[in-house]
Amino acid sequence: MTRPTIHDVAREAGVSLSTVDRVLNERDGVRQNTKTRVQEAIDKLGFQRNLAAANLSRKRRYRLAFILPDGPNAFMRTLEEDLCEAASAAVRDLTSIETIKKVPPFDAGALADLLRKLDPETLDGVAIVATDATVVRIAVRELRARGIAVITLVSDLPGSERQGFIGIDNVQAGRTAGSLLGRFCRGRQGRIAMVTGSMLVRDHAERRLGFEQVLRTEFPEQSLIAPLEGFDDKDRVREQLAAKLAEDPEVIGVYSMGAGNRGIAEALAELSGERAISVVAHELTRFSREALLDGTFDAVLHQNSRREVESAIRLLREILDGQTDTSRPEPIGIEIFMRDNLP
Amino acid sequence: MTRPTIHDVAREAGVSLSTVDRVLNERDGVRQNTKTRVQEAIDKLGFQRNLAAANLSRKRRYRLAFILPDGPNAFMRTLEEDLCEAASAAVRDLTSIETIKKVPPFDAGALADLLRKLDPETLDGVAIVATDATVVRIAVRELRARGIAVITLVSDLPGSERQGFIGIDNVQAGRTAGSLLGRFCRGRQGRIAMVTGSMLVRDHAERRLGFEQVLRTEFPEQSLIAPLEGFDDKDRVREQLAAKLAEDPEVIGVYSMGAGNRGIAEALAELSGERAISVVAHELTRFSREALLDGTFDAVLHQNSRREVESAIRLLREILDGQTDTSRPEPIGIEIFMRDNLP
DNA sequence: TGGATTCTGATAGACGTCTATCATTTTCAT
DNA sequence: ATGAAAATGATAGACGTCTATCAGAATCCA
Repeated sequence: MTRPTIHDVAREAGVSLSTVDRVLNERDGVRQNTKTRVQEAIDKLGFQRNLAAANLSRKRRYRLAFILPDGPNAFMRTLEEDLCEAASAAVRDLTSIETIKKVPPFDAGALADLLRKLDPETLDGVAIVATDATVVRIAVRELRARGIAVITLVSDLPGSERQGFIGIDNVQAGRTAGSLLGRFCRGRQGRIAMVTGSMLVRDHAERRLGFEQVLRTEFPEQSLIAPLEGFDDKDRVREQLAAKLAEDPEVIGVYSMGAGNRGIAEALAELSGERAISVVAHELTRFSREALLDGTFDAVLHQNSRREVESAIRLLREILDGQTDTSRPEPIGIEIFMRDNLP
Repeated sequence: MTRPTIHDVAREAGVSLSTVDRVLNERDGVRQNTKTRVQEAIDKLGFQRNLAAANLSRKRRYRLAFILPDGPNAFMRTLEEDLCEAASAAVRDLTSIETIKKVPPFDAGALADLLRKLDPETLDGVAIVATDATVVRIAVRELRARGIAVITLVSDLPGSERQGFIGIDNVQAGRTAGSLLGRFCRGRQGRIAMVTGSMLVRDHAERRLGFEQVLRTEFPEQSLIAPLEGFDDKDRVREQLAAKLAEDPEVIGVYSMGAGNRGIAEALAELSGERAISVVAHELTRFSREALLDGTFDAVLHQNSRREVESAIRLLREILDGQTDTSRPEPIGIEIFMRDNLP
């Protein structure tokens, strides 16, 4: 009933410990024939290497770095906090986590420069919030060549050599927002406003796409207004939305797909009480939470940054352990929050 | 930069390895004075015991058992599958998991009997889907006295000596359902039907409570029909709901708080196309998923059984490791699924 | 002050795996 | 068949902690 060790494998295969070890750790100098025998013994016994013992022996450390954009973006700052917390918990798993946030948002060149400076002597793996550009793809390839594991976080870099992505599907998020807002506005007919950070940002563009898909096909009675670009700045968001609402009395719904939720809430608060506007926004922050509680917002779509951080750490460790294994991690889902299921 | 070991602690405190060990493992025969010195050294160095090494040395195994109700309940069977999967993944963490499902649902006596038979020689910790009764509370106390760790899963046992609970807040779930369905039905006025398994089940009673709270206060224009009891049986659910819908043309919304989603879907499918009924149900299963996809259901509230299983395992291990530590695990949230954020 | 009692130290071996080194055996080309 | 090269075996020590045992020191009580 006791679990098999490399000794058992050696005996079963009729070889020495050294040979088993060479096979397990993919060192060369073992004939194919022998390899196969060892592998068969492993399968037969159901041997699973005791990772704890292995790590202990080889003094393994997991030295990870997370690269986040700098700046006031509330979501990124929350993610940073979660990261910090996860870092202190990770200590007991021999994992050290460094947070690097020297990169201005959306500055592909700066990101690529930073990546080029990472040193495999002091770092085993890195998670980056990617900016979608070719320089970054090349920098990722170089990192991999130097032996550093790379995954993307929140914002993916498709077509690069990153070994994984942790984040949500933004088209899906937009579709979900559409389903919700469409239903919330049913029975009334009018116009729906969208507020984005900037259409240059890939995430927002994807959300808009999904949102429009659903509204056009399932709720054709509503008409869409061209998106307001608030550049994630609460004051600009407030001004633009307030102006739009004043000018157009038929707006019955608002979809806010970027940051600047405070501006949305303020613009709506200025309205007279009898005008009922349904609102769906993104990311649960202090402000959007408040807006849900006082009824200004109806629903908030959220990506759980804490879970993203944990998944990213786990994924990096698994890559570094060389686990090819099947148990795909649970994907990060799009969470819907309303007043009564707030965490 | 290398992390401190018990050797460093011993040197720092000016005592021997043995003494440090005695302090760390709370063996007696150490004067208070010495204990304090060691503790200070630990704090000063920021020593954290290498759990992997410790477990290796003491041949620690985590032998866990999960006790689930027997029977066809789809949610429980999913939970069982998740458990099975988690069990095979847990092997590499020296954790063995046994699933016990010999207990008829809602049979407190049978559950208590089973608990009494658990042997601390072969078991370190147990997670139970509790039935709320005094016999069970007493059995839990006895288990604890025998040195077995106990937590509750999905269904709690407040006031017992269980060391933790993993599950959702059902009043909150009901309130969330109310917020959603109220909004979905806005602009129309009519009646809302509730379908429960049985009002004798605590979970359902709590959900109903939360649901009615929200509808009464926030959507007073809708009136509520007394709940239909379908006993989680799809045929009874279908019949009852179909009858109600035929009899009352003003039903515009349905809240299904128990199992038997297939029956709900079938009853609605029989209706003529022009009658628009909004539906919110519980637990994502094959059937509720289908119903979301074809538009029969608008939203499904869900508790993530996979996450519950993982949290339960983690919690049990932490209890067994004697971690007093602060990092409260992320609570299991109430997830909202609509067609477009299905996993 | 003595002896009993309680603390503390020293040491050795274990847990399962890794790494390194050196010795031995097998294989291969010539 | 010979020597070189490749494959395999044997062994020892390490990783950080635990457990057990015995010896030695400090403390206590009478």
